[in-house]
Amino acid sequence: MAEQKKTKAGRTKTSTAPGRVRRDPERTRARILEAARVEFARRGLGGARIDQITARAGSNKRMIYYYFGNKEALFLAALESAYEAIRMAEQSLRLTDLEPAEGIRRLVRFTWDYYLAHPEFITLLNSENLHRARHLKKSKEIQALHSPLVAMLDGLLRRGQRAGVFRRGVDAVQLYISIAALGYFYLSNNHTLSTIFGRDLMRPQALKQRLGHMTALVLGFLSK
Amino acid sequence: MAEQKKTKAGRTKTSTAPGRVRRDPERTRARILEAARVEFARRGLGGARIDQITARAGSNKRMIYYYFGNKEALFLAALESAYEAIRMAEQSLRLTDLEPAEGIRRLVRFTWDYYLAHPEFITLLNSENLHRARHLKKSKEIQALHSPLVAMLDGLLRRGQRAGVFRRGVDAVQLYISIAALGYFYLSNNHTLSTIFGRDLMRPQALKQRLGHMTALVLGFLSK
DNA sequence: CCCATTATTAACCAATTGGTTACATTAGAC
DNA sequence: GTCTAATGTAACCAATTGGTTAATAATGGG
Repeated sequence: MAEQKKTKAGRTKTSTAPGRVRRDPERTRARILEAARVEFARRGLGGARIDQITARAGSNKRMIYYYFGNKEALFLAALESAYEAIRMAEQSLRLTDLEPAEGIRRLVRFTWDYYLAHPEFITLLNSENLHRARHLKKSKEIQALHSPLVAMLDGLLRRGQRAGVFRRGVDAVQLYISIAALGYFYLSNNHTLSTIFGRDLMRPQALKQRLGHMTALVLGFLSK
Repeated sequence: MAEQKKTKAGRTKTSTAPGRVRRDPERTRARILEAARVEFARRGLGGARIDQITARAGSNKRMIYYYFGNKEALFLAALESAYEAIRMAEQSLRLTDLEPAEGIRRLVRFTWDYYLAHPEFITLLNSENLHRARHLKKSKEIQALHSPLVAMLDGLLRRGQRAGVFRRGVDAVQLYISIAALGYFYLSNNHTLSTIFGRDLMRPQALKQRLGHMTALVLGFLSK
């Protein structure tokens, strides 16, 4: 990946002559990143266009190469920022004070709600998996991408087992993947599934039923 | 979509002068379709290249437009052929003679095995969902794309309920989506998940554990 | 055997694309 | 106030791309 030039830390803004853009490297970079996230999520890495990103960011194409190096580095930055967003949201989840079954409900609900509110995260992830995670593998912040949900889930499972309300021998990572799978697949594939089943999987009633089913499935499995 | 020219039905092959390609429209079309399926699965619709498909098919670019019209029509044809393949495989599944729990195991196993053996189906579907199924919506054979597994599953659920070994009130479509989700998501996202968890989700042992977990989850939910 | 149609080959085209170059302006350090 | 570095603008470029045109050879019906 091309070396990225860095801005001076903590630069303050000052006046700018009329009719000229005030310089704001952090804002320029953030706008490019946001525009990139939208475009890559909408059209995938192969279909996304640098000029489209530029237009949406209200910037100049040169700035993309100045801040990010190339298209694929931009894609990785967009992906990392999407991961940071979900990890930040996960940090706010509090499950330790809940009884185990309620904690599971809350975790299933949180995961579902997040994917519902962030369809761009789903398509970005699909894009990255199409490319066999070759960008993510180069990321310098993989450690930061770990989900705190696995540890939370592990805690819930242990407390449930001790209380005698959950079955034993459940692997938290496996269950975490399953909880993600149930919501992710439904939303990710909703277009083809809706077309084939001839009904809109995104109708409010259908979404409500889906959440109920997912919760019942997971809790039904866990409960002794 | 551009109107597609059609070959005459049932044309027989005859001799061809040396140094010249014998005509074989069905074989040409089939090779292009297979090459398209590989290329679209590997690089997505936006990243796939017509010249790459041509080279892989051992044909001529003109032939792609002759048989399919344009790139997106070719993509739809590739997608339909992938659907036909899985539907054909599903037809061979026989569950009516099995007791309900064994039938569920068989169905979970079949779905998982199919996705394992056909990763191209997963990435093709992801591609089509990225484009909001706009190609599939134009397909003239959507009815044929319906899965027989839903009806099979419904039959299993009913027999299990009557025998008193399955819980009541389970929607076959919801459960079918969940069974697909558990395997599909794991395989579709295995690249990013492996990178983040720092372990290979595709190791034989991991795959075996995954199948065991999925079966336990579904049966654990169904069993009274 | 002739001829019209079909299937195929080879070359071509305009538009698009990711990325680069050259330059101008802003901004802060000294 | 000067000078250098950083940020930003505008124009440009070679390569690639999906799709088209023109022509040729194969094929089967009459």
